[in-house]
Amino acid sequence: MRAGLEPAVTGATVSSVTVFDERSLRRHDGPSEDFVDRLAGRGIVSAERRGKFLWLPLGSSPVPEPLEGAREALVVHLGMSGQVLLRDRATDDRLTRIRLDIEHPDHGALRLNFVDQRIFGSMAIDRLVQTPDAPTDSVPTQVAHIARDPLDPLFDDRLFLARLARRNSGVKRALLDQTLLSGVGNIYADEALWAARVHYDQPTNTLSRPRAKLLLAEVRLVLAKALGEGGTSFDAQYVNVNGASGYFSHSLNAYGQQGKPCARCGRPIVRESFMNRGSHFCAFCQRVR
DNA sequence: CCCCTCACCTGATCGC
DNA sequence: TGCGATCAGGTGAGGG
Repeated sequence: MRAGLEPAVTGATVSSVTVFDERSLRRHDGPSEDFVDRLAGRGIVSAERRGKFLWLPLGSSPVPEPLEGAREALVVHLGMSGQVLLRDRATDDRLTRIRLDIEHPDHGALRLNFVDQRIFGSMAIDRLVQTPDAPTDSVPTQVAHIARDPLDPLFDDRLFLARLARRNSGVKRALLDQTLLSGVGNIYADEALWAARVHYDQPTNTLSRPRAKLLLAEVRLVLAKALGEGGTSFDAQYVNVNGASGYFSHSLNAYGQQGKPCARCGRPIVRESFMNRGSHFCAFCQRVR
């Protein structure tokens, strides 16, 4: 999404903003009028991401005197069912909760439709702040507690492994903890655990260092492959900014594969409920040890 | 401080 | 065709 938006929004100006459902502003501190006022007329500087958060740093404001050095950004989180669709000005999408019409110097009049069925996602205007692990760049305040993702050149392997070893919980719970590492959700957690042959409920403090390192390496491989294939699309809901599906669902070895033979040993993949969600794994290859 | 449960929501789909 | 049950890829507040 970030890569798809970047060329279309960088250098563009927000012409108008329409909020169709205020619940999609759950992360915005203020009413929808405030959101609209602070966004309309602003320039978009770039498209940034950390973990599952995307934000578009905003340029000069038409609204009364922007505070000295207090830069802001439009923050986007897709939640479980969000989409950002890049359209022309004539195109509407069903379930659009927020609409941004923008003007780009090269690409002309464009439209960003924020579509979200379950409304777990949201948009917000947030202040950009420096954080300890972002010495040079800044992040929105609501992203400050989110760790870097393992593909980030500044991801700290040693810190991650140390924190993992200190934890007292199941390893999948740790993988899903965005303050430990970001970007891993239910699908990629199951895939990385399968690849590393680790059971989802293996206590983190019993993972040997080599296995922890192997798991981190597998997380990286899964994320890199999924990114390369445009993400994981099971249906029309999971699409990029142009409405196209990703292909990683064809590469899944565990997630959603219950009943099918394990690609390694041929025994059936099973599904168990864990943390109010499905965990998919090979009961033979992935045992608590 | 760490860990865990639960609330937050809608719409698509499936079985009857 | 209609209806109810079920399911879904995340996050963070708050209790223990």
